[in-house]
Amino acid sequence: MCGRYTIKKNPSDYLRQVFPGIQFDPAFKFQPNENVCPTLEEPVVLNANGVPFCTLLRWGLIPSWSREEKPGTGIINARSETVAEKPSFKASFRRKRCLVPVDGFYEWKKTGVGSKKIPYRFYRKSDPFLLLAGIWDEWERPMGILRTFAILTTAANASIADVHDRMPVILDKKQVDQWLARNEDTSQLSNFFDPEKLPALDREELDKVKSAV
DNA sequence: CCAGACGTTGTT
DNA sequence: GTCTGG
DNA sequence: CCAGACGTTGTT
DNA sequence: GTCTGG
Repeated sequence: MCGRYTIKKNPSDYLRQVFPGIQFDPAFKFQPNENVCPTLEEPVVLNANGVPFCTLLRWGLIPSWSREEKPGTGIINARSETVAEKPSFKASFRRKRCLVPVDGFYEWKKTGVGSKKIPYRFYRKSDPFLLLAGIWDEWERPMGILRTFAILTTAANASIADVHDRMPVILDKKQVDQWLARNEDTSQLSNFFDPEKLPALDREELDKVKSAV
């Protein structure tokens, strides 16, 4: 799965290469973080009137129809296998897809010794960032609109399966335009979710994940 | 038809 | 063990 | 997702 | 909003 990640480097230049014409939210401020956790506001790229748009959204999806009170942390992951059908995700999957730039994500391997878990950081040496597939939504509060996102997951591929059985969906640069397209015909998108077509990842084993900034 | 739930993970 | 906050 | 807290009474 | 159970 994907419940923690890193964004140590500013993704702006990378995003400008991948998305010529990308616009940045004037409110966008990059905060490096080696331990991004749910509820933080983090950079995503979404489609704003046909233009790739980088802005900050809160991690933990709160669907637009959520009732008042206690949406809590929201939903941090959505299974790619069922995202097109689940009532909670269907509308966002059709109309509000996004990309989450990260430079690593964490998975914890259970050791069987007590409840000890060893953290691993996965990343790709050949590319400074990974672009994760996400969906977002907006929830109208009394005090303004809260925009949130969730990261899609799929089965682990061979490069991480010994650590954990799920991983985030990582999109190739050739796929990201189609992912962001304002196209409600999502029938082709499930081709992006095949774990064995996702990149092989490099890893580092850690003693501890540095606490959130 | 309306009312009520709507998720993932991991763990049991 | 289980919940909450980040 | 993990890390950290988790409670009451009475007395100072 | 949209699906499921009754």
